[in-house]
Amino acid sequence: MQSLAKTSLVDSAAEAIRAEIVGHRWSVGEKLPNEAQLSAQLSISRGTVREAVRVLVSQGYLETRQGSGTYVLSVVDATGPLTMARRATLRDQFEARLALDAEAARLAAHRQTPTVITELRRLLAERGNYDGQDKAGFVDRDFAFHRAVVAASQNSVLVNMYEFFSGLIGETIEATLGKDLQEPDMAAHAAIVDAIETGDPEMAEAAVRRFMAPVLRDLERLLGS
Amino acid sequence: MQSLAKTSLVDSAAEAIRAEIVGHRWSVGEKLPNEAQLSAQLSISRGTVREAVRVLVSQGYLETRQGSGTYVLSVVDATGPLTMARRATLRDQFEARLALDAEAARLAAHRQTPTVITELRRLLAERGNYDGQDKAGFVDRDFAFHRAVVAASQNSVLVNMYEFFSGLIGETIEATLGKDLQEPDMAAHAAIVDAIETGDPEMAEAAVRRFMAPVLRDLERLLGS
DNA sequence: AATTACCAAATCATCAGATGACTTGATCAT
DNA sequence: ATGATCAAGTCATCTGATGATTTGGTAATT
Repeated sequence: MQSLAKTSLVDSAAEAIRAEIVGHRWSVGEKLPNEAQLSAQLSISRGTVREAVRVLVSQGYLETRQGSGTYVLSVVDATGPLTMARRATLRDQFEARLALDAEAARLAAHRQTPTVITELRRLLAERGNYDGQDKAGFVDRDFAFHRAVVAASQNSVLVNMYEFFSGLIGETIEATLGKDLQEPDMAAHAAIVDAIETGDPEMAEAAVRRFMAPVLRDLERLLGS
Repeated sequence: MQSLAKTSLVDSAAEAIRAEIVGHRWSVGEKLPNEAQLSAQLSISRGTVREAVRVLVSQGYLETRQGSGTYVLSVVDATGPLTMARRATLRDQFEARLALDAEAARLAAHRQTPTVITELRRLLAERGNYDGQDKAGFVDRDFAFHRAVVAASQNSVLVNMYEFFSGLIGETIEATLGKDLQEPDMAAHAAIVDAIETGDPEMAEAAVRRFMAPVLRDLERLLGS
């Protein structure tokens, strides 16, 4: 049976306002009616209006300025892509993360400095190889290295999205596979740093793709395709 | 001068609770203290607690069940990365979109079919070249083509994120540059389709990067770097 | 003993009213 | 003109109360 989601007043109100925003009732930078007016127009209390507005603020649609009013900040939908990503297949999530990883490696090569290379080598040494115990600690150190590679791109968007997908993939694997994927060894990791150090974007990207290829094959096998 | 962000009580409270969640004070599925208790613990009113919780719900961290309580749903932030992307530089946004575009082209080549190629050629013909009038219509047709290229990857995550970044970049350009970037001509567009048709991921990616190179140069020039 | 119907406590959802803090534009004196 | 002052408008927060829903226990029934 389909359990129909009786949305709360707050959700309805947020959706109503969101629809007006993307429908260009108010253009970017324009001011919305004040809370009392919205409350009257939507026939809900001011507290409920505030919760709805707060949601839209957290999603990047609106901005509130105390003493001034509430303004439209953007009409681009940011909820769709991510709620979609949550429900996407593990394969799609992996491919998306690989896209970020590959581009980050290119940029990292382009913008590499000796300092960064040294730091990457330090993190890699600290990571070590899995010694059969303290799994959580090893995973953390491994992730720290990969995140540092992406951070070397000096692109905050890539970094944030990479972290998001890494977390998402971790949750999805836990929920669907219930076990881990194989992890490339130290040499494969070092190859990425070496490629970045050359300063050649093509080589850096190629190194990342070589790195990920066996993981992807492993994934395909586990998913039975 | 650095304008220090005096965070509101709601933001502080949301951040405090968020920190506890990612710090695993409560595990996934576990129940949080009720609103009255949170209100007391944080020394803020219940209404403020509700707004903070509402934000975390909209970000995918929490779930509220009326009559039951508030529960941890996930420790992965679902909107942080993209709201962060909103405030990022145009350059970073472009690089992120390029990452998606390049990976999508690779996958499109890998999964290409005659039907898809035909459709892409049709959309490209329909797009035509800019005739000096009906700017909005041309932009729409151009976007339809690019979106179709990404859609050919058959990866819903890439498609949704690509659409998000395209919209975001459009807004950012309008807000910062106030004008348009040059648009590659028909031949450059056709080269992408041809490359995808060969079925070679390397060629497809290369075609996209060749396509974007002049746009990126144009962007660097306009940003004065 | 198992099942069902009912009830009461717990909790979130919503409302209403009030006060404080901040912004903004107008006013006024210089 | 310029700067200080002030008042209105608006969001931020608090307090108190009521409604709606879930949940677990209790008792009646089978």
